[in-house]
Amino acid sequence: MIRAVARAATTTDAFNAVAEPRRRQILDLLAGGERPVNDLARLLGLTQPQVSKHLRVLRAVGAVDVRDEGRQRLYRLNGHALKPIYDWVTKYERSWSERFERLDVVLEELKDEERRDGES
Amino acid sequence: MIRAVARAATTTDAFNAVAEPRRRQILDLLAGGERPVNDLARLLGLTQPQVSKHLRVLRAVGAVDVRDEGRQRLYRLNGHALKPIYDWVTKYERSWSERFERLDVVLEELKDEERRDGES
DNA sequence: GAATCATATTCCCATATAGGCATGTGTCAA
DNA sequence: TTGACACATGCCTATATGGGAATATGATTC
Repeated sequence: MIRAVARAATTTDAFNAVAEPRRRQILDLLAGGERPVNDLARLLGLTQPQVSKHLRVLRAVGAVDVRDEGRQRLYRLNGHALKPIYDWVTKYERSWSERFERLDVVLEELKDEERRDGES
Repeated sequence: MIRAVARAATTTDAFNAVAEPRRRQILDLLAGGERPVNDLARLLGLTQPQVSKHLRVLRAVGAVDVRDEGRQRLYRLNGHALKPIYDWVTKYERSWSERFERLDVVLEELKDEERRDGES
């Protein structure tokens, strides 16, 4: 029985998983190809358990896949898990895109004209 | 003096702020124009304090601006705060974009050819 | 000034971390 | 079999929630 839902678990979805900067860094590294855990730990200056825990979260939301290679476990990026984030944030692209900003200027001018027409 | 850093505060950056679904919904509503708090509460089926708290977080990361209008406080979207998310996630677009997927197929074929050449 | 409306803040609680550290598990080599 | 190596997991602690409820603040109207 769930009693209280403080903050959603990091494993709830991609949004919560990548809120942690270290996990974004891990994904950025894996974008260059699959890597074993110790590689990631060394490159990021983290302890091995830290990396393993972060990878567990990333696995839970499907952002990485694993493959056994001898004693090593090679982690590989699975970018599909990030698509919901892309889809959501893309709606706001007009807020900073120059292309859209110019359109906004035009719309503002039209609005001003309407306002003047209404006053007359 | 900071003793332990469990999970980063929701007000740390946009990534942490929008990890909460309710806050994304609020931004989605504000994308349609500025709105008072009670409006948002009614549309989302939340209590007024809940909405005020979420808005406080969104304000902290610069995702919304406020304007006083009599007794009401009109909140307005500021999409610029979401640009870091867009910039980060866009790097992974090739993971699901058909356009890039076709490119991947070509690259795979080239890799296979190299492999066969190496064996001969 | 009093009552009312709109919003913000505070208090309390249960929860899920992230870090540090120790330890368990599985694989390879001698 | 025994080490040694690579990785995963468990335990402990302090922290920052998010929800609910009550209350404080601020502006408007009577």
